[in-house]
Amino acid sequence: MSKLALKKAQKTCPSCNSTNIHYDPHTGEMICGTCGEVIEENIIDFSPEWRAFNSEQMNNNRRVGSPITYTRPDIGTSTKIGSAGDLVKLSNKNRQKAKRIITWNERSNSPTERNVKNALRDMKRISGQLNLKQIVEEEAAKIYRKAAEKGLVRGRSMESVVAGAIYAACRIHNNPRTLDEISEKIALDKKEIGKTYRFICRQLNIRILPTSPTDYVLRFASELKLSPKATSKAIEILEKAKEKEIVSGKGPMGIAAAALYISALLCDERRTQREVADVAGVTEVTIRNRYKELLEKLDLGEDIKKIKEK
DNA sequence: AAGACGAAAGTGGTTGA
DNA sequence: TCAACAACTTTCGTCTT
Repeated sequence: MSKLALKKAQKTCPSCNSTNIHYDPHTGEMICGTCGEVIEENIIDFSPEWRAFNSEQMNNNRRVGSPITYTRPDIGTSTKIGSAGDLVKLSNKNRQKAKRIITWNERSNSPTERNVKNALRDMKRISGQLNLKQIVEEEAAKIYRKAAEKGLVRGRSMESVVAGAIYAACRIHNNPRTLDEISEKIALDKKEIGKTYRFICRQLNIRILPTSPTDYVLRFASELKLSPKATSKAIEILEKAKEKEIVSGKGPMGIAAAALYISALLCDERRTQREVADVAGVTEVTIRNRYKELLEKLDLGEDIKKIKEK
């Protein structure tokens, strides 16, 4: 979002009334600089890259073509030979010739290109439904293209590869969506997506760092409508947990969920395990296990007791 | 009656021989 | 390729609020 647009919006934080609001173009989130509350997420950036106020400026500025984009099957660089509508102007003989040329031009696209073309159309739809940022979508498209070129799509459904690419792209940009969220939008099994995701990562040598629980906390906290105080408490808990090395090897979402559950308790904003489990996409049991661990390792047991006695 | 807790059995993935 | 293994889920019974 441009500075101008942000100034126009002039939002105030609903929790602390601060106007100190930042836009993070990387994650597409609007964050309160004072208390850390995520005010809006998945913001779409409408601002143009360049602007013109009259025709002269427009001409002056017209020194570039459309941006290169991986979301177009040809990266947005190929030429097109006229459409059927243009053919009316031609004589009968030339029209037939032109038709043949068009046909051949389209056939010259390799099978891979055709596959990518179809896939990107699907991808566009899904990433729209998931409210993905443009950079993430680009990344996903890039991954798919690579996968297609390596022939990894063969033997797999196109959708699953699309979903896998999207999931990977989200992780790369530290904007993780859960597998559940993706499998909900695309009618595919969660496991299937995970499988293809791992497969393409291995084949393409994409190295993705394990997600950190803190990546999820902000989003989950917002969904649970927790106060900023509780949210930052949860992050604090996670920091401590990291120091004590109880984070590694465990599912990050489970830990994030447990930290949120604890912080909600401590801040007198009790949420049931069920509620937390639902937004985090884990079960209550997992929360209980992580919860127990966190209490033991971080000496929070007494704090919790005190709260419960009240 | 709802929520929290824990035990036991099952699932899918990773790892190491 | 197979068995062992860790993490997580499902299910169910019991206790607490």
